[in-house]
Formats: sequence, C-alpha cells, structure tokens
Amino acid sequence: MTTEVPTGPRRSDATRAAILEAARERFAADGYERATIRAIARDAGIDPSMVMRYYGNKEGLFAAASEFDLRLPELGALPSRHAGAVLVSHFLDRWEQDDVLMALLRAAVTHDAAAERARSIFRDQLGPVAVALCPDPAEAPRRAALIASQILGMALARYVLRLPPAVEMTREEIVGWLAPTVQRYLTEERP
Amino acid sequence: MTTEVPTGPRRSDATRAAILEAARERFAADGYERATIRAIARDAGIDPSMVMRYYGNKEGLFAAASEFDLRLPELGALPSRHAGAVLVSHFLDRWEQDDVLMALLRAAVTHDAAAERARSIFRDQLGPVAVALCPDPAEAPRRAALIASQILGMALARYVLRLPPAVEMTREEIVGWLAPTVQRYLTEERP
DNA sequence: TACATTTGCCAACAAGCGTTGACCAACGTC
DNA sequence: GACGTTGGTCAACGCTTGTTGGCAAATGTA
Repeated sequence: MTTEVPTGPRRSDATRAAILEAARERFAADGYERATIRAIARDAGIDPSMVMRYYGNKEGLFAAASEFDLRLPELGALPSRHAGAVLVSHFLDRWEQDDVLMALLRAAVTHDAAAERARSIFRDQLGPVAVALCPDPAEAPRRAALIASQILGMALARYVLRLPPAVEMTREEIVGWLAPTVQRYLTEERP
Repeated sequence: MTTEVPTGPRRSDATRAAILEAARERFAADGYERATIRAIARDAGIDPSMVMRYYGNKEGLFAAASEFDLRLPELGALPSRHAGAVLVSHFLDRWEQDDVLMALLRAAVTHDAAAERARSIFRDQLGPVAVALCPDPAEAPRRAALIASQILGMALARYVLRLPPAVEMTREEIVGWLAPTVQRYLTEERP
C-alpha cells in the first residue's frame, strides 16, 4: 500500500522514464541477475547512482519496471465459443508489443519477488475472466492456471527457448492450434 | 564429438559424482548465474578449485551436469490413442524424480548454452516420437513443439512459478486435462 | 541577490565472483 | 625405499556487482 502524495511533474521525470524503459529492456533480455544497474544506467545515459536515488535499490527498480496490465478484453460481449481464440491472439499481441511480460518471465524463473508478481498478475487479471466464463466459478482458479500453463508454455517455447518450429509458426497457426485448447480449459465440463 | 579414451575407474570418481550432484541441485534451485561454483563446492564438501580441475570451467560443469535422457517410452506397443496420457504422465514423473529438467529450464531462460541444450533434447528425443505417431511426418517438428509448449508450460506453472492452483492439482487431474491436448497436438489433422 | 532544493556526476567501498598456481599428502609402481 | 602421478587445500588474482556519500551545477524561491 503506497501512500499517494499528489506530487506534481518533476524535472527528472524524463530521466525516471528513461531508466524504467532501459530497465524493462534489460530485464527482458537478460533476466534479473544479469541485468545490472550499471548496464541499465548506461542505456539510459545516466549515472548508476541515479537509479538508486530514484528507485531505492535493484529490487525497487524491478518492482517499478514490472508493473503490468494484461489489458484483457471484455469477453462478455462476444459469443463465449470464441473466447479461446480471442485470448490466445490477445496474449500473442501483448507478448510482442510489450517487454514487461518477457522481463517478468525471465526474472520469475530465478527471482522470488518476480515470481510473486507473476502469480498476482495471473490471479488478479486472468482469474476474473475465468470466473465469468467457466461453468463452475469454484473451478475458475484451476481453469485459469491451465490456460496460463498453455499460454506461458508457448511463450517460453517461441520467445525464450526459441524452439525453431515454434518460432516458424505463424500467428494464425498458433491461434489455430491453441485456441481449442484454451477454449476447452475455459468452458468444457470436467474431464 | 568427444574422443572416448577408455580410462578405468579413478580414485576421484566419488568426488566427481558429488560435484555433479551438487551442481544439479544448485542449478535446479538457483539457475545458472546464482548457482555459484563456491556454493556447489561447499555442498560437495570440497574446494572450488577441484571443480575447475575436473570440469574446466563453469560452462563445462553445466554441460556435464545437464546431460539428460528423457527416457521416453516405446509408444509403438500400445494403442496410439493413449499416447497423450502416457506422455503427460511420463513427463510429470521425469520432472519430479530428476533435478536436471528443472536445472535445464531455470538455466535456459537466461543462458544461451542451456537453451541450446534444451532445444537439442526436444529435437532429438521428442522429435522421433512425433515422427512415428503423427499423420504427416513432415509436420512432426511442429507437433513436437506444440507438445513441448504444453508440457513445459505446465512444468513452469507448477514447479517454477508455483501458481497455487497448478500446485494443488493432483497428478491425475493434470493428466486428465492435458492428455487430450497432447493427444490432439500429436495425432489430429491440421485445424 | 541570497538561499534551499533538485539533478547529476564522480570516486570509492565491501563483498562476491570465476579462475589460477603453488604447495602438500597419499597412492601405485618399479 | 625412491619416485612420478593423482587428489586435495590454500591463498590470492583481477574483475564485477550493488550501494554510498560527497560535491558541483542547475533550478526554483524569497
């Protein structure tokens, strides 16, 4: 719970933003430990000590850089039989247009705070979608975890491990294969 | 290609094995960069310099510690409609009984050599299974990658990120949900 | 103009890292 | 029993890391 003091725009806002952007790129490319404060500062064109002044320490910098909104679409509007395809397609978009998911995944594998952040994102943002669409709300967390497993797995294979066949597939092919899976995890009765 | 000089058992074999075991545990628990040679040596009860003597450097130690055989069962024997369930069940076994898959995953996310090792394991060991069972052999690599995405994703969710619903599911529930997915990726005609 | 705050750089710290080479003890072989 | 080989420890190296505190310039305020 951060106490929100209504502070106006500061002269240093551009620097703060540059640091955050560099941090997101480095965390995404290198993971938590190999993304050094010195390298981030170099990318941002400032001194490493500025990072400490504005974000306290490396942990605080990561916390600030890894805030994330999945921007999941409202699925109530369209027929629920298309939910799987919409979800898969949307996740591919988010993965390719924003570094934060990659930073989160790369860091979460070796860094506890990042893993906790990932857990809370899936719980708080994907969870409600499952509650709204799956047959038994009590089962929603399980459904959400199954969906997360397939989507995270494809992201891992395609963007991190770069398994050649996963890289070579088109977006449409991926949606074609994964959408029925996600659809089933979301809406089908228990197996 | 290692030239296989037929060398007999050495007095140091126990030490070498202790180093490898400690290395596997540390790489599995901490990933590549946080698993330090000093910590591995401490776990093995020897001096860090021994690690260097026996494995050259950290890279060589990881290469030795991450050799892995998926031990995929012969699937030709049983009806191919059960292949999905057998595969999922077998992967869960391998994941829970051997540290190496965890070490490989944790390291591959931030370390190129580990990612290459992971790619080659899936290509050389899972690939042939797909060739044998999927309708069009030319499509086998893609099928194998899809299967890898679902299985890696569940491993990531359950064993690495520890999403609570994924941790709480029983083995049987996971097989029940994932087997149809893997089965479809393996044998179903193109969507 | 005088002063306080903010923004930034610089130099250094202590700790930890992978890695090296000298050295000693135990062993196997003649 | 002498001796080369092997298994092991110890102390140190050069380097990088996160982090700190001091100082200078720019900016805002009276």
